[in-house]
Amino acid sequence: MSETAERRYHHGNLRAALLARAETVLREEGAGALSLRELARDVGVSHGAPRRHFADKQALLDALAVVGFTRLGETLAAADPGTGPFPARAGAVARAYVGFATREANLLDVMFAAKHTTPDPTAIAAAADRAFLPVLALITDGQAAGALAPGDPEDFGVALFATLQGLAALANRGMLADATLDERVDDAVARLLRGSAPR
Amino acid sequence: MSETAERRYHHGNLRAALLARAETVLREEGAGALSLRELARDVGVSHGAPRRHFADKQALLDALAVVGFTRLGETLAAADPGTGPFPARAGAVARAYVGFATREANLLDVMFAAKHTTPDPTAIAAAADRAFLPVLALITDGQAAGALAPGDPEDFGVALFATLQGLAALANRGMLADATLDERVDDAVARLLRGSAPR
DNA sequence: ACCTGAACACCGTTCAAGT
DNA sequence: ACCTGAACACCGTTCAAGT
Repeated sequence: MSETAERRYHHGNLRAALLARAETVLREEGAGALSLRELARDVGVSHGAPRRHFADKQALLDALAVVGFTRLGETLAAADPGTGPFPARAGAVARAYVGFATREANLLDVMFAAKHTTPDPTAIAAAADRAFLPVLALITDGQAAGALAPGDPEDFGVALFATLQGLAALANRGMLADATLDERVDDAVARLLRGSAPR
Repeated sequence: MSETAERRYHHGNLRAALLARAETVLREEGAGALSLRELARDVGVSHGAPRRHFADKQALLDALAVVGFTRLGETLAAADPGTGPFPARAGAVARAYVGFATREANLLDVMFAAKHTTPDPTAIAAAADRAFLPVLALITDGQAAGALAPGDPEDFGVALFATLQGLAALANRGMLADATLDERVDDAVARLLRGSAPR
C-alpha cells in the first residue's frame, strides 16, 4: 500500500483529501476551527502544500460552499415525490430543506457567508442556482395545477426560500423553544400557500 | 441595568471605548477583522488590558450582540406608527427590520452567530426577547382588529420573523438580483398576511 | 483595581529550494 | 509540476509584575 498509495496520494488527490478533511472538521467543530496548517498536518503534508490547490483560506471555504450547494441540490431533488397534491410535495421539499440546513448547520454558514471574494464568485452562484432548480420546477407544477397564483415562479420561490432559511436560522440558534422545527415549517408553509393561492 | 460604572483608563471608560471601536471596525470591515490586540492598540492601551473587561474574544462578540439587539429593538419600536390599518403597520415594521438587517449586516451576523457559549448566554436571549416585544404587541393588535386569525401571537411572529430574516440574508448575500428588497418584503408580507387572515 | 510587557503556542502567507 | 521548510508578521491567551 505504502509506495503506490503515497505516490498516487501526492499526485492528484491532495485537493480532494484536503476538502474531505475540511468537511469533517467543519461539520464537527465549525468554520472557526478550520486551519490550513492543521488540515495539512491531518493529511500528512507540509503546511505550504495546500497553496498549490487553494490560493488562500477563502478559496478553501469557497470550494466547501460549492460542495454544500451540490449536496443541497441532491437533497432537494430527492425530496420531491414528483407526483401527488402540490401542498404535500411543497411540504416534503420544505422539510428536506430545513432538515439539511439544521443537520449541516456549519456547512450552511459557509455556503451563505458573505465573503466570497475569490477568483470565480460565479462558481458558487452557479452551484446555488443549480441546487434550487428542482424547486422552481415544483413551483411551475403548482401553478399549472392551480394551487399557486400565476406569475414569475421566482416570486413565490424567494418567499418560500426566505421563510425556510429564516426558520433554519432560528432553529440553529436555539431560538425555537416552544414548538418543534417541523411544526413551525408546516405552519409557515401553510400560511404561505394560503396567501399564494389564486384569487 | 445602569451598569455604566465609569471605569477609567487614560481618558475614560475602557470597556465602552473598546466596544465603540469594535462596533466601528465591525461595521466597516466585518467580524473577521476584529482583533483584540488591534482594538487595544486603537484605543491606546496594552494588548493585555482588554482582558479586564472581556474574558476573551467571544465575550466581546457577545457584548456586541447585546448592543445590536438593543439597537434593533429601538428601531422596531420607532418604526411602528402605533395607529392605522394593521397591514400598513406590519409593512412599516417589516421594512424597518430588513433595513436594519441590511444596513448593519455585519452586526446582524454577530447577533445571530451560533457561538454564544459565554458566561451568561441568557443576556443575549433577554436582549433579543426585548427587541421583539414591540412586534408581539403589534401582532396582538392585529388579532384584536380582526386582521389576523386568533391564536398564539408567537406563531405568526415566528413566521414573520423567519421571512424577514431570510430575505435579509438573501439581500446581504447579493442573491436578490431581479427585484428590490423592499418589493420582495412587501410581496412576502402580503402573502403571509393573506395566509394568516381569519377564515 | 487596573494596566503593562514578556512569554507561549498557534495562525496565514510567501518564497527559495528541493524532488 | 508538486511539495518542503524557513521566515515573517500577525494572533489569542496567560500571568507575574508594576502603578
